[in-house]
Amino acid sequence: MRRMLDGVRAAGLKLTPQRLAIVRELAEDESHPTAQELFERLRSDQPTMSFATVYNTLDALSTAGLCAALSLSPGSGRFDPNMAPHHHLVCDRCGAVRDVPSVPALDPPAEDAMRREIARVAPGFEVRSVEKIMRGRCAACISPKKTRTT
Amino acid sequence: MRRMLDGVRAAGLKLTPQRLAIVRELAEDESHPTAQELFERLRSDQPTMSFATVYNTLDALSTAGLCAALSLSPGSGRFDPNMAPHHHLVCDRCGAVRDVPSVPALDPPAEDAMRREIARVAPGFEVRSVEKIMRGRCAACISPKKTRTT
DNA sequence: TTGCAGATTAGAATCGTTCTTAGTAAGAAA
DNA sequence: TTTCTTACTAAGAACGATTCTAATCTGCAA
Repeated sequence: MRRMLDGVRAAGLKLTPQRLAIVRELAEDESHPTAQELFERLRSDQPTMSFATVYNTLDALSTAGLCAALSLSPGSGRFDPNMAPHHHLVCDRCGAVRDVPSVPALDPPAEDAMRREIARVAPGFEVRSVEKIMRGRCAACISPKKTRTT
Repeated sequence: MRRMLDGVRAAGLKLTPQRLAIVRELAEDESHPTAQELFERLRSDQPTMSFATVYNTLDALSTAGLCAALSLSPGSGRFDPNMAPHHHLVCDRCGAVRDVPSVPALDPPAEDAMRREIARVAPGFEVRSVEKIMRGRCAACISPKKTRTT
């Protein structure tokens, strides 16, 4: 909350009542709300708040590095025929996706620590699949002179 | 391709020309196509193919475990105020999301191996963030008797 | 060969997100 | 404190992706 408001100022963004309300709603929320959910919750206090404002503000916050925008919904977007264990390299600029074969990642003590963490924050959760997404910039987007698009 | 077709039969799904075309298009494709992209590519060969069929088939394939449906698009869906390094636990049934503080995961040799893999499959790629999503079932969805919904 | 459960088609409907435009107000400067 | 500039907001239309619907068709088991 404090951190986020300070960040809003630091990013040169105006601190409007709408933004204050959105920050207040989001900052301590651990449920990973959607824009829709935030909008519904805010509507009682801010009956004139518009949808676009919620999206604009969330976009501004995540651009400023004050919150993260996640796409966690299963079963949407892209399809991958590779069923061998692997991770994904996603270029934030051009959207290209590459598979990376997974290497045995966790040493046994670290694996135990992770299991304990999971048991602590979500007792009884049964993990069925693990997906790792590494975002960044692909070579073509870092130095566009040498390469063509696509 | 072969694996996927065998899988279609094994799952008790009918092998229609449309499905054959979709499998043919997807099976060797490493570009993680969207349903739209597949549809456009297929349209020349199968001018009567409908969108719904592409979606239905991809859904059937991923339900049968023959391909994976990924949501890799950045900046959509859910928002997370937690900017400390952490992973996500997503329940496939109720959609609940929980943060898991990340433990130091990779031992140095494994980390090196991962770096080498990345350099091999995507030379020059600059990783800026890593996101780990563990999907499965939360305790409430495994034994619904003891808990209420939400 | 036939029967039928399951698949397909076309297009309407729905959902989440973004855009547009006119009006508003935060906050810097005087 | 007042003014001014510029960024922000409201409202709803537009958009793109996905799902639904209802009618028709077909793969394949018997």
